[in-house]
Amino acid sequence: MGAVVWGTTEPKASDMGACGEAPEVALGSTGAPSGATHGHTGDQTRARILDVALELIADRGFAATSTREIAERLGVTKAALYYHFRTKDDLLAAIVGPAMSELDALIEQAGADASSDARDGLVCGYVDLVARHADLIRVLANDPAVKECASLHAAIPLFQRLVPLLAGTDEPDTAQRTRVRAALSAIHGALVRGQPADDPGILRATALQVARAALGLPEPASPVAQTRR
Amino acid sequence: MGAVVWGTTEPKASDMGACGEAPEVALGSTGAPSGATHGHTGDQTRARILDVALELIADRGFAATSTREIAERLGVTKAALYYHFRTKDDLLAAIVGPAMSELDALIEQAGADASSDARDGLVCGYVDLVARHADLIRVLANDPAVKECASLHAAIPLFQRLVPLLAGTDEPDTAQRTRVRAALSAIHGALVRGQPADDPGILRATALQVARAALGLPEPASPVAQTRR
DNA sequence: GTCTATAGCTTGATAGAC
DNA sequence: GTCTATCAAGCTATAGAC
Repeated sequence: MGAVVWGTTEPKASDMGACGEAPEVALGSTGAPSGATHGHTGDQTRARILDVALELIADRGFAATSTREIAERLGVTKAALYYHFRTKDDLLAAIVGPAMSELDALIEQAGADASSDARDGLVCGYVDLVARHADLIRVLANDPAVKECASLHAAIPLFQRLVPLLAGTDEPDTAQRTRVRAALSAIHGALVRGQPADDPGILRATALQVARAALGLPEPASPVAQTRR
Repeated sequence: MGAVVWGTTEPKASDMGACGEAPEVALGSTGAPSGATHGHTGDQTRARILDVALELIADRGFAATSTREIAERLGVTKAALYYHFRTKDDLLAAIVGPAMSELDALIEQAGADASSDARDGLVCGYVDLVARHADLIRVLANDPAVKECASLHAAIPLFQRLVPLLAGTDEPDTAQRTRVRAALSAIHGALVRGQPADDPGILRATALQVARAALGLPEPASPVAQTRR
């Protein structure tokens, strides 16, 4: 399995199809079929939608967040949303896409190397990923409405692939699988910022520490400062 | 602050297979609402509703579970539901009530004792509580729709009271609070059964082990068998 | 690209017969 | 205690003007 496309998401989008397999419909007879006349306004709007939608969904949950609410907060109409995304599910898929691509790459990179160092690298990478996408990962991992979303059923196997890699064995037993689940949950829980101005560095360091302990990975004796104890 | 009444909850009926946990604590009054003519048929129905509703809500989330769905699964009509519960929020409060009472009692019992033994006792108690109410706690802790539910805003302070008690200090700093959040999340994550027939004992032991490690509590050198490692 | 307007459906909740 | 029938309000999604 090579590179997987999660939605059409990438940092600098050059085309605007919300859905990967959607036929490209010529929207305006005067311009190029692939985009806006000036080439960037549409993408900016799209990015704003993703931004606001994530904020709301992370706060209220996917099912409890209506498209009306999202549009209202943006100062546009629902119809504008539906120009950029075919369905509400597609919107969620686009929000989640970039982080899923990263996770995919992380797992791919870890390969099947079960050495302690490789496992530690995977844990570090995962902590880093979750730290940068805290809201998003919390939605993915906790919101039950997500697993009902058809555009996202590909995300669940990804998390499952994480289990044997972190356990360090191809067929982990109950205790090993449980330890992995506990470690992942601990990472998620640690990185949901409690107080508004908690130092993110401390959050990350603590998450890593607890996850390593859960997985039985030794603390590396590194020159960098440890956060006490 | 003494015993708190959480909703109009009473212990649910003794049979039933769907949830499979034995609720045992008698919390308060005879649960008969204003007009039960025979005194027990209504309670049975009520218990069935709570049971089925929890199952559905745990699976789909609160916001995504409609009263129609609950009623349909029960073979009754929505109106029957609304005879037993004034609103959908009240239904959730009744579902969650017993476990909240238990948590309340657990915290009360732990008092302000910051000794290592007291903290360990609290962790053990919490693991036990979550193990017996896994579905429920997951909804409470993870479903964003819950914190929007007016009947339940009293539950959030409860979890917050847990933090200083587990941290072992009245004013925990960022790292200490983070460790507590990680430990609680780890417990929740460990106790959500992955495979249908995972040994619950292993799940509980692993949850306890990881939580202790996260909180810096020593493993007690007890005669009871440890689960490997 | 964004709008207005609206179709078509589901929701939570109520009234009143039995 | 449970039903049928019904409500207003909200929802996702679409059509078509500008």
